[in-house]
Amino acid sequence: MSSGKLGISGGAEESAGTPTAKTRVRDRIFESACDLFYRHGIHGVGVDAIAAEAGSNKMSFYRSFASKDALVTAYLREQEREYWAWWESTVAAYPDDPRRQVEALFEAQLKIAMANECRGCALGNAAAEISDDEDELSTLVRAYKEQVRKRLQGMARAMGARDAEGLGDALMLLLDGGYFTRLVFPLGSGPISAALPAARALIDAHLSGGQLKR
Amino acid sequence: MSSGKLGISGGAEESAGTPTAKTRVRDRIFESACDLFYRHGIHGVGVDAIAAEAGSNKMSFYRSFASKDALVTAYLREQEREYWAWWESTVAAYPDDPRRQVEALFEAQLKIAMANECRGCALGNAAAEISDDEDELSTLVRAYKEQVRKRLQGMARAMGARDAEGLGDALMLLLDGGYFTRLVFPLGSGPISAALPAARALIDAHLSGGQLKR
DNA sequence: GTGCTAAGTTACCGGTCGGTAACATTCCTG
DNA sequence: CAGGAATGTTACCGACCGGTAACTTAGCAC
Repeated sequence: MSSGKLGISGGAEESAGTPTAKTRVRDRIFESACDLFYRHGIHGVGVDAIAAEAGSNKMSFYRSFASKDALVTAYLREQEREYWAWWESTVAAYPDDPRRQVEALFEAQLKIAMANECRGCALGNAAAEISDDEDELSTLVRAYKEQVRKRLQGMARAMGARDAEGLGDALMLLLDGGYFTRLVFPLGSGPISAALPAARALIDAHLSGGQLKR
Repeated sequence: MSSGKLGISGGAEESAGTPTAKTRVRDRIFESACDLFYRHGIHGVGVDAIAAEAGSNKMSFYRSFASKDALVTAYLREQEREYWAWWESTVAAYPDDPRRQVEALFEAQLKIAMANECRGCALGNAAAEISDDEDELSTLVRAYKEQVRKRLQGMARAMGARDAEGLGDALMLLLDGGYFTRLVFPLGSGPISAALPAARALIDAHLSGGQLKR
């Protein structure tokens, strides 16, 4: 597994001196896998289909991945990585302005949801199709969602909200509600476009002088 | 739960002349199927496992259902039926008070989410694991979600909200966000408990005299 | 009892699943 | 050029999938 040669060794090897004309098989397979998993669900795609989509075959697949399970784990990790990269880059536009950061997140989410291929949150969808006894996967997804929650609550706290935990949770519900509904409503027709104004209203309610309802 | 035979019974059709002491095999199988589908996902359960769980076998299964697909469709329809029954009974407690109705829905959702076996919204989870090309299923789920949306918007309109469509959509995001997150956060630990206060705050914002942010 | 029907049992079908062995090919490197 | 690693190809394995045939058993109706 894992080829062992990437990393330190020669320095500047990899694509530098040796461009390795066509992308490495492992990468092609992994890319196809991510695409197919996202579109058809994890249980709905077999390794044969993945290898074929990558223009390769099953044997080459098993030279790069120990098992389908290992691939699925790598897929989820990659999705998480990309998600946080997106999050960071979105939030980076407004340093020290947590409120604008949150708004930017919802704006960015809506923009992504406007793409045809969007099928909501990859990690969340995975959670919907794996049973609780698949420990490794569900642990991974849970850690990710807990991180989302923590960050949202942290931003709510940073903007000085009363009941920051509650506001963070509410924002998370809006966010995940957007992902969830996007699965079903085509393109821009769903309720996801209500997320940003709702988030604004909730933030207002938690910042204004008035007493919060209980 | 469900038990199948509560309710009408007086209709006399169905079991009319032949009470058939023990529950019909079909019902036992169907019940097992609903349970397993909900817990492990549709793609994660085979007909053999379903029949076995019902204390029966595959052959008896195929005497009652034309195919697994037919069973899945029946499962989704049943989930939808039960959902609306739950919705109606929840809402019926506060006729002509749409605001209380909405609040009651969120209260009831939270109560259900407190059950250990809760795995969120069956229809929504199904949407997460079926690919878009499975027409019949996704059409069914879409119709259901559109109905939820329409009702929520209708209630928002009935309570005299400015931008009733927007409020209805926001409420739907909170609702579905609750279902989605419940998949991942065990028991009462998730953000779903923020749904009701958030719904209240949003309703307030849409009813009060102030101008809505855009 | 005779029937009829619902249900259980066993065996089987073709297909696909995840996974492996053995061998052939390509291609980069020295 | 030689050698070796990366990749492609074919065939295969046991297990399970959805689905069917044929036969047996049990229970109710008359």
